[in-house]
Amino acid sequence: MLISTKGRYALRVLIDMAEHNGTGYIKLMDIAQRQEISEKYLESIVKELVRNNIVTGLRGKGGGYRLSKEPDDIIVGDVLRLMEGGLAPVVCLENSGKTCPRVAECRTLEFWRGLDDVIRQYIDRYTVADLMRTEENGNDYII
Amino acid sequence: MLISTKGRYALRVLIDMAEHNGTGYIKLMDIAQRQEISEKYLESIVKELVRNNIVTGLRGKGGGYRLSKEPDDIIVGDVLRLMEGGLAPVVCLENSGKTCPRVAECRTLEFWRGLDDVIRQYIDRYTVADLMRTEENGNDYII
DNA sequence: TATCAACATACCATTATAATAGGAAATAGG
DNA sequence: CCTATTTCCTATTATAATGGTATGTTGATA
Repeated sequence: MLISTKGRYALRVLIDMAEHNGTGYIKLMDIAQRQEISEKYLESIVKELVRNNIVTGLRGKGGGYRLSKEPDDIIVGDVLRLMEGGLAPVVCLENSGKTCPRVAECRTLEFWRGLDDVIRQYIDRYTVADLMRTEENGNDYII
Repeated sequence: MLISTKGRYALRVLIDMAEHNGTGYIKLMDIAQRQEISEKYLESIVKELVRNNIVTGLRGKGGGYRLSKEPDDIIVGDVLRLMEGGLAPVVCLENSGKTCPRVAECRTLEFWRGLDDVIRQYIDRYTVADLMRTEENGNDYII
């Protein structure tokens, strides 16, 4: 399993917010109930989204969260990289500043780079608005 | 980082075996030294490759390992799925027999399926023979 | 000013990762 | 047949990540 609950839940929260993107702020408790995810756990996820200005929070009565941008301006790849702390398929491609000592003789790096490209291209093609629309397709197959 | 050392090391071992695919069997100690990986750790990886008939072992003096098939018959995707225990991007796509209760209302499943496809298509396009050839390209860039 | 909800911090149980250690079994060369 | 060699097999372990839970503080507003 390549993507953890953090990335998956974050997307679900953003879609939920986009769908209830009406007047004011949305309480996290409401999202938690609709999505059937622990509110406390969602807090730690939303905190990350707030810090990166994908979502805006307002405390106090009538407070809650709302999207900081339009759904079609939120790129899925950005959200996933943020929540997962990068999505490089191998350590060698995490730009940690240090070069792998075996890079000259490495026979697999090229392959990993290609995989990284393929993943990046796919996840950066989708926005939160795109995910909302998948509903229409009626994806009620058995997994 | 999506792929662990098990998957990465397994590929390096297979490439190493393919490159030294001469007369007889190759000692794991030799591979370990060339690849600068602990021999004991490699054992646990190669054991998995033996069990799945990708590699054949022979014990005793003059023993070692060799590929069970030709390098271009070993698909990288098969090796990775084996070593990583599946490569589904999310739990929902691991065919564990049970259906997600939220499948009907899930807005992200379609997206994850697409990601799974893209990854699968890429890694199943490569064989160990392909990886050997990347040497010629001279991939001496800085990461 | 009471209430509500975000924000902050700390803690915790379980699992995965990346090994290491020690010995048993088999094979081939002498 | 014996012995060195090398795979094979079964633990054990340290560290980190995952997936939470608990408690309390701050700030907005009705």
